Amino acid sequence: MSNAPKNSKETAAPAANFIRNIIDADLAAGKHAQRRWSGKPGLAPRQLEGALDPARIRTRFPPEPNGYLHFGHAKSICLNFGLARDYGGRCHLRFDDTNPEKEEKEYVDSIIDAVRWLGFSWRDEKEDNLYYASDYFDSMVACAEYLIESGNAYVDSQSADEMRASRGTLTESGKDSPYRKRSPEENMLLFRRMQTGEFPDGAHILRAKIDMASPNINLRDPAIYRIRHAEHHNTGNRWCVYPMYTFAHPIEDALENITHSICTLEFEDQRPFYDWLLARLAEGGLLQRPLPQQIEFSRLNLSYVVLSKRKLIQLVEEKHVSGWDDPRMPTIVGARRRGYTPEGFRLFAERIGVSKSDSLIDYTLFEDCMREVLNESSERRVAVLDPLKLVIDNYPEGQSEQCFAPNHPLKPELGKRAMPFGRELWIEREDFMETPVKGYRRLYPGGIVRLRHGFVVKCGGCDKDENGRVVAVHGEYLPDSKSGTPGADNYKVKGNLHWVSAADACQAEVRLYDRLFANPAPGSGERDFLDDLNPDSMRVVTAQLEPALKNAGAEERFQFERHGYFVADPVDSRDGAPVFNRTVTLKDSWGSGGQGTGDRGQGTV
RNA sequence: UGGGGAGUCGCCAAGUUGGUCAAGGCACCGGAUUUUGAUUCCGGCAUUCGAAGGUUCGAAUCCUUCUUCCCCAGCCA
Repeated sequence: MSNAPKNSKETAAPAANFIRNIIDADLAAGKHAQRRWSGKPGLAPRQLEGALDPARIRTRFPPEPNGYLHFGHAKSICLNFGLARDYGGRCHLRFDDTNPEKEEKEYVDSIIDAVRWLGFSWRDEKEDNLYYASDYFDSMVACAEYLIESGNAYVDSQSADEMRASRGTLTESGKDSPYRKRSPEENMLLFRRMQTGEFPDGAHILRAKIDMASPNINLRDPAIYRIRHAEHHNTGNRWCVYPMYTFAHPIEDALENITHSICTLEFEDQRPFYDWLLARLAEGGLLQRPLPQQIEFSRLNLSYVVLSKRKLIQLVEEKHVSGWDDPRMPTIVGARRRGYTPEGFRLFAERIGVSKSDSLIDYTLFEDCMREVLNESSERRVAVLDPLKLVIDNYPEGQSEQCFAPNHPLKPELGKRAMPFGRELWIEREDFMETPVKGYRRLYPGGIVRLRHGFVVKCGGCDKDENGRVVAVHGEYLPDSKSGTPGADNYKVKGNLHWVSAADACQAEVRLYDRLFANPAPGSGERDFLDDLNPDSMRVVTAQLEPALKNAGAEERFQFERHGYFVADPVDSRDGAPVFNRTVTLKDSWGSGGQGTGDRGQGTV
C-alpha cells in the first residue's frame, strides 16, 4: 500500500470528485481486475507471465527532474498518492527524464526528499515503485520500431523550421512531408542509423503517421523520437535518440500498469494521441489491455503566489529571494523552511478538491490549513517581538520567582514549564497606549491587565525620551493575583499580555514573513509580475524570548502566544542561538480588523 | 477564426439516468465559553445554478441560441 498517512482532519469518507467517480465506476465494472503484474514494469509478454495485479488501481506522480517541486506539485502528489491509499492501490514515483539536456541528479534527490517529506511512500513490503522513464528506452525503441513496421511512423528529414512551416495553423491544415511516403524498410534503416549515432542532432526525426489535416494539431504527425547527442543523468552516453513526452508518457504508464494517469488540463488535447498510440501498441501485442486512461484536472492557482517555473527561476536568479528554499518561495523546500507542515498540505489538498474548472484559491485557505494543524500540534512559548520595558515598581529589586505556563492549553498532559518573573520585564510595545483608543484592552495609565501566567498589574505611567517616545512603562503588581494560586481568579481583567523577564530573556533574530506579492494576481494585466513584489515580505526583528526557547532545535515549531506560529530556521540557527521564522500569524479580529493599532494583522508584527 | 475544455454563494466544491438537492468546507456576520482580541461551541449565510429562449406537471440537470474564461501551431514536459 502507499503508506500515505491521513490527517486527523481527514474524514473516513473523502469528498466526491469526478476522478473518484471514474475510479468507482471502473472498480464496479471490474475494468482492471484481470491485469497481470510481473512485479515490475514491462511489455505485455513479460507482464502476462505474472499473477493478477494485487493493486486495485495504480496511479503515478511523474515529475521531470528539471527543477524544484512547488505547491502545485504538492496538490498532484496528495491526489495521486491519496487515491492509491484510499482505493487499495499503489502510486509510483516516476522520473519523466526523457530530455537529457534539462535534467539533473540534484533534482532527482530533491524530489525524492519532497515527496517523502509530504508523508508519502512509493515502497511497501512487496514493491518499490520508484522508476525512471529512461530505464524504459529499450522498450520505447521496440514500440517505435513496431510503429514503423506497421506503417504508423516514418522518418522525416525536414528541418525543424520546415516542419513548423508545413504543420499549418490553428485554422489551416498542414501539408504532408515529402518524406511521408518512405517505405517501412527505409524508415527502419534510417531509424536504426539514427540510433547508432550516424547523424547529427536534427538531421532526422521519427514521426507518427496520422493526419496532417487533423483539426487537433497534436495529431498532425507528431514528433516521437529525436536525435540528441547528450549525456543523460541516468543512462549516460548509451543513447543518442530520445523519445518525446507525447510518445514516452503513454508507454511509461502502460509498462507500469498504471490504471489512471492523472495530469493537468493542458494535456487534454494530447489524449487522442495517447489513446491512438496505446491502441496501436496493444494491437501489436506489445501492451496488455485494458490500457491506462488519461484523466485531466485543473492545476493549482493560488492568490498572491506565482507557480510558473519560469517566474520562480527568475525570482531566484535575480535574487529577489535568497534561493529556492527561501521561506517565501512556494516550493516544497521553501515551505519546509517556512515551517509549513506536511499535514497542512494534505489538509489543503483535501479542502480545495479536484475539478476541471480554472480556479484561484485564496491564499488564506492555505494559511488556515496550516493554522489548523499547527494549533493542534505546537507547544506554546512566549516571545516579545517589539520589546518595551515594563518596570514593576513594587517588586523588590534583585528578587525573582517562577511562574508556570502550560505547554499546550488543550493538552494538559504536555505539562508546564517555568518562566522567571522579576522586577523588569519585556512586553510588546503595542500592548501599551498612553491614550487608549476605544476598545483597547491592554495597558494604559490607570488600566489593569493580567500578565499571562503571572500577576495582575496596574499601570502607573510611562517614561519618555526627549523625542516623546515611550522608553519604559511602570506598573504595580498585585501579590495575591499569581496565576495558579488560590484567589488569583478574584481579579477580572479584560487584557492578558505576554511578557518575558528581562534578566532571563534570550535575545534572538526573528524573521517576520509575509506574502511575497502584494497583488492577488501577480503580473495580471499589463504589469510585470516583479512590480507586484511585496516590499515588506520579510522583516527582521530582534526579539526577547523566554529562556525555554534558547535551545530550540532545527525545524522545531512553536506557537508564540498571541503572535502566531514560528519555526527554528534549520539553516541559520546555532546551538543556543536559534533564529526563528514566522510561519503564519494567529487570526486577529482586533489588529487586522481595521481597529486598534492595526499593528498585528497580516504583514506586520 | 479550427480543435479541445470550463462557467453552481466572496473562494473552493457536491449535485448532471430531470421530481423537497441547491450538500459540504473556507471566509463572513451574530451569540456563548476563554488567563492567547487565538482555540472551542451554538446560530445565520444561493427561491438560485453564465444569459436568453424552449420541452415538461416538474430542469442546475434535456434541446436551441448567445456569452465569458482557459488550453493547443517545441525536434519541452
